[in-house]
Amino acid sequence: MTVTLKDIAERVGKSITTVSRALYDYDDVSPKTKELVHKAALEMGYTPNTFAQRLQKQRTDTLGFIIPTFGPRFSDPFFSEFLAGLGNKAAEFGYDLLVSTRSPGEEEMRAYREIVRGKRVDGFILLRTRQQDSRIAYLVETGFPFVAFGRTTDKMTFPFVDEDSALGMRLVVEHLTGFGHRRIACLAPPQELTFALHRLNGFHEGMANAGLPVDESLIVTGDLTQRGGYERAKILLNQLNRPTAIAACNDLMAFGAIRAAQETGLVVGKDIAITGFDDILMAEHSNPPLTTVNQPIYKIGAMVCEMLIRLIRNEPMAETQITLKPELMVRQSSNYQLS
Amino acid sequence: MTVTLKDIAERVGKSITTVSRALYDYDDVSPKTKELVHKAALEMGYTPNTFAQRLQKQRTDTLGFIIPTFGPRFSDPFFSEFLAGLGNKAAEFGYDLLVSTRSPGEEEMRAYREIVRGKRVDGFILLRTRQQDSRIAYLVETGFPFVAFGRTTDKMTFPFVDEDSALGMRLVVEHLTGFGHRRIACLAPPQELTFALHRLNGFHEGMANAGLPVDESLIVTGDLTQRGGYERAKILLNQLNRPTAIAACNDLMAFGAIRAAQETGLVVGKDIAITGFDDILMAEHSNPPLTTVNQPIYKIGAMVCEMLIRLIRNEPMAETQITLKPELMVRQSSNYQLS
DNA sequence: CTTGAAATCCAAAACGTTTTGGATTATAAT
DNA sequence: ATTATAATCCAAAACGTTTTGGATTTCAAG
Repeated sequence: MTVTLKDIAERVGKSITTVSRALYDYDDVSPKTKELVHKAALEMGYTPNTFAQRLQKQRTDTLGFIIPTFGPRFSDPFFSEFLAGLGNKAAEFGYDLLVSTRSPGEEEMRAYREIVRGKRVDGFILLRTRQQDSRIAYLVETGFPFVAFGRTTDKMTFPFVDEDSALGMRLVVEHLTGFGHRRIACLAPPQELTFALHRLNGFHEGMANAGLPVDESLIVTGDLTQRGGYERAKILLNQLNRPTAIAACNDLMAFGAIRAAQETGLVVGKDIAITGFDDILMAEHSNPPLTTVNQPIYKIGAMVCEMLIRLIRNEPMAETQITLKPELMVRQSSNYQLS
Repeated sequence: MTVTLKDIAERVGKSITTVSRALYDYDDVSPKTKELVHKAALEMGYTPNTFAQRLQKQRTDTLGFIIPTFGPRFSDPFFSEFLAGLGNKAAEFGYDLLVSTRSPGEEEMRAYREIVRGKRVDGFILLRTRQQDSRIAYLVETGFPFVAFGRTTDKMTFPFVDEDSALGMRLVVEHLTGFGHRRIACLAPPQELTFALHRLNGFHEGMANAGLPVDESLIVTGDLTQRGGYERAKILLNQLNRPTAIAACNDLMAFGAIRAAQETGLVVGKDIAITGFDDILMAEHSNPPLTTVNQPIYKIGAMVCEMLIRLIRNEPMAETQITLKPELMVRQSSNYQLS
């Protein structure tokens, strides 16, 4: 049976109040009593009932994280790296993580509303922000604490961390055009995602900077999965006038594209250049190793988490809107001069 | 401000009791009242306070999942696939998931004890079981509900799902020896893990079945990471009498080994055979695609979760100790005749 | 009418904490 | 010996829910 404050109180012959205050080292209980209580608590193996505490304290010490997925599986290593950063930082501060997955739409919104209204968490972490993001609209409106990884395109103001995706794609295109590529395809993310816009803009800017035209037929939208990348790349590669390079907007699609190219009999990093975006752990170990834009996903998870906790605790924050400068990781999948 | 039962009660002019019972469709409240209450609840946006419910009901509707990691990051896709299966099944049954990471040892045990004693969860999911597993010993002793993915080697009895790892490795070795390999190296998992034993046993059995001797110097222990596999493989490949095949005991180490081989100038799937174990999503898309032993990780996560929920709810279970038959996935990393 | 049963309602207790607002006791100052 | 002060303690309320064990009302049957 579980040990409660009452049990301890009976054992040491003091009131529940005193026991509670002794455990938290209030200075209106005598040193003797404190010691007595602490010893009893230890011996009896007391651990406070979290739910009673939360009910009374009116906070949950829990952070909410709803992963937006299509289909049931979130197999994207991007999510798990982010989750790891989040989880470890949360644990460090003594917060729990309430994790679930929901595909974008009404069902997702209902989850948010229920969690907010039932006071299930102290704040939310948001991911994969949309250009018009109803989650954000709702949370801003209700004044509920949250921090996002990513921005929106409307004029909503809220705390976020984001990477300068446009710059990232410009770097990619610069790198490719520098090696002589002119026909560069782009595997774009679903349009509603904010970073789709930024990365596509970056792509266009890069091409413009190099004085190159953009062939719109080489811009195709994928679903950010490996399979999606594979399928889109197949189509691109079966064209008569195929591109000499494919810039995928995330690593997973790039992996799919690599496989598609290899199946077509092309040597990636020699016959065709393929690049990614994210620099997930796998990118360095793929074959060939993938040229990509680094996002410190794990670290961003931790950052976002710490920002949220500060926000919840009303602690001062240096910056509430952080944009990181990306770094291009040149690896073998693209590191050759186009002949 | 949050809406409580009291608010609804005042609005409709009934008692809190009645409102509560109306919402849960008890038959001692009149249809008229029920409708009134439901309408009010909807209009006012009522969502029950979970913590109050849990305190009162004395259950948490939460499942605990502590991921055993060395170092802070759990980057193994194995974990995230499992977590996905777990999470989705849990959500389906209306359970929350309390996820955290802890490296094996005293700190991990403390986490278990605190969670058990504080009644934070209704049950646990365990992963990466050890031959002598103190987590399991503790939970069995306290009679706390849990289900494990994996077994122990002592005589403890508890519900689990596991795959016949020995069979899996036998299949691998059979496959390799069938193609003429005689010098086969093995990248083994850390010894304390139960599946290390099973997989190594399987390896030895497979070799014995083929009438081949085992060169103990070809059996090296890795830490299940890509980097670990890479480093161990490097050592193996730098030997003068290098192995013609490497059977890694998980996919991540196999990926590391593939890279090591490629850096050494070997073509994997032609100059050397490399196999893995787990069949994570990436295995199919690596270059070359990886021959490996399939474990339906996502499905196992879901199975384990459902078993735990049944256990918690005292519902009957067909089987409480399930061992799955593995399937060998032959792909290009090993699919050639040794000349 | 009266009675008994059925239908509808509700006050109070309980879950385990923390906090409020004193009450009591010991100690020091007069 | 009295008073003021400090040190220690604690009863009760509160957090929001569910459940227990009646209480009240309604209505048909006698």
